[in-house]
Amino acid sequence: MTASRSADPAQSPGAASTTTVTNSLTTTTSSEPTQAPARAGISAPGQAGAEAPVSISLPKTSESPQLLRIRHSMSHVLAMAVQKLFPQAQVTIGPWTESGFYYDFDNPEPFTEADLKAIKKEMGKIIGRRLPLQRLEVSRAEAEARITAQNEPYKLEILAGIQEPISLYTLGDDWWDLCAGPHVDNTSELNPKAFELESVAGAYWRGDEKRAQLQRIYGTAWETQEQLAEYKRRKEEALRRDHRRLGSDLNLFSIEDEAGAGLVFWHPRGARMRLLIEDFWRSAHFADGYELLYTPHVADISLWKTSGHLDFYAESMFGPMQVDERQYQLKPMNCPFHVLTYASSLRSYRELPIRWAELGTVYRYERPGVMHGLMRVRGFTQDDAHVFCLPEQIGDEILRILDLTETILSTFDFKTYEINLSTRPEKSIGDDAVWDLATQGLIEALDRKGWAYKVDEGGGAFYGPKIDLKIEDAIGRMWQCSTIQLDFNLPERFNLEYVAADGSRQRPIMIHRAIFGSLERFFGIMTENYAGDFPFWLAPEQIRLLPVTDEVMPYAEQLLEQLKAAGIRATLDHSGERLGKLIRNGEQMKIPLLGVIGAKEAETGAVSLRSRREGELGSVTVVNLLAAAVKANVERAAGLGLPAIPSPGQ
RNA sequence: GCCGGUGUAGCUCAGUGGUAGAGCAACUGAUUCGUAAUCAGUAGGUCGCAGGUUCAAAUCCAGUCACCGGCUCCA
Repeated sequence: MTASRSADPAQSPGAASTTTVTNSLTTTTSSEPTQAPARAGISAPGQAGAEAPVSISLPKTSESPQLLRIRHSMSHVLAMAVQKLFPQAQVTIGPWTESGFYYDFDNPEPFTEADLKAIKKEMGKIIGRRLPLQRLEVSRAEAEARITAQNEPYKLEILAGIQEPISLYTLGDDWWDLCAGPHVDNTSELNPKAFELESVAGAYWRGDEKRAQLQRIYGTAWETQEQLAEYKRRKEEALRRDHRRLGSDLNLFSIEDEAGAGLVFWHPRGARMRLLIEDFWRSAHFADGYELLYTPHVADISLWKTSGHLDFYAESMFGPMQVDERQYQLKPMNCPFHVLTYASSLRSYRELPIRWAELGTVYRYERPGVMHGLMRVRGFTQDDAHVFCLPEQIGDEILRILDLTETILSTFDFKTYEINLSTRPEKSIGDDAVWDLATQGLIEALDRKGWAYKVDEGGGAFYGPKIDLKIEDAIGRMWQCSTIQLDFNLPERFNLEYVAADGSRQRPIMIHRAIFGSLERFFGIMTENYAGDFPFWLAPEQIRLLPVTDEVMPYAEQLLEQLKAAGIRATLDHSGERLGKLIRNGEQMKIPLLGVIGAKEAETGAVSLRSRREGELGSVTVVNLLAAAVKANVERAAGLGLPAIPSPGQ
């Protein structure tokens, strides 16, 4: 796709009072509820899962008026505490976020994690004083006078930007802050055991990196101690799911210091998974009328002049390299290559639509300090495709893409989507008629698909409107992966044409689209979604055979060969440890199936199966195991689908 | 790029100026064992990198690289 500079609203914190959060836009696919795979909280059988699964509700700030008051008030308590302990600290803004609050200060010395402890203690004292919070409506002049008296330049700047009525809140007699509210009436309504200061971070005044760098303190606050505990538990859960952690624990990938930041090394286990994903992706694309391309990683820099990338995307590109007499550029995008391929011969309207896809590896310059595991890297592979079509084909083509997107994403158990349609921005190229036609095509396709969507007026790229799609993961986080963009720019710049029915030369419509976005990033999101408990079809090691004694080794070896011959990714544990240890090791690697082989199994031609997803499956004949495993692979199933044996306790 | 933090064995971490440590993993041996850790032994580190201070640096100082939490930016 071409450069898109639009901000991702999902990543900006919920700004106080102005943010509206819409949940009604979430679209769950209408596909019949097939075997709903267990997702969250898959715990290994036998694991001490003693904690009672009492569900404690943790509403977002925007969903709970009371939490909103608590967090709003808490940020003022924080500011008051900071100014007591650090008299030089100047206050700025302190909004709530969906899970807590923060406050930005300008302080000569940065706060340390140790300072947080003292600040928290001071906050506890303030809460204990049962101070009333009182709203005071004042004139602009009075607000200005009060702020000036306290020497708070940032507050003055805020005041200049707000509309009447101007309100401030007093916190007891000795502290007040400019604020729209709402707040609790008294600090006694704040639970001193249900808040926590979480971290300090740098943040720019007004989010502008050219302005002062402030010290931001993040905190969270709840109604009850139990909610706080649950919040912390969920934070730990997110940590357990961290793809960087799982990537190294499960030996999937690494990022090597020596090679440089943001460059991914896929280890055999991760590479195997990636290959499975790619194979699935390719077959889905062939089935949907795509052809595949391979294009170079570098090209003469003039290509990037023609495409315009050197003008508007240069800061995200690796520098050029000199080879012989020519300058070459590592590609940050695949589109110009697909465009060149299109232009390599004269096209007839009869050929359209042309659908070309490529798993194209691109390199983009990312500033130091922004890299993050697989989520933000400098080299990544896009599942890129370009559709060249006639204007009247737009609606059908977009609908096709939406269908394919659903097919692919739902295979990884992403079935809830949030969709954004972005329309023409102020600064843009192209005729009104073309924009209207294209935007109508997108709307028509979304309506035919029956997907709800939100319109971001003027949020499109300068070269065309677009649809962005976010997926929801198992713990409720939204991730943007898929994007569908129309492009009126590149066909123009490269003078793309087709011969129309009347013999005239016409400009084709170009659609960019990616479903995973980046394979690396999607792999990270998927890993966190499954918490490393990959479905059977995707697991790098599907079954590990565990021999109880050496005597059964020959039988185990023979079974291993049978499984491998059937295309099952099977291994045999030769470590000679006791069974308990073998199981522990297998469970820690999150292998879907462990096959215990003892004398009994060897005699009867069976294997005792232990499944992470399906529980204890008991003794299964080799014939049945092979059939079920092969079927599961063909169907890309999460498990074998064999009946579990009820455990004696139930 | 900016603010703060961190970098010691494959992993998790201890070690605040005076001979580099533990657990797990690895390796060797014994054990042949039935559903989440058998026992014993061995080996493994220029303390991220390159400088400086010091009789002496993992430890103190400035630099640099990477990572972590954020900001900014983004797939």
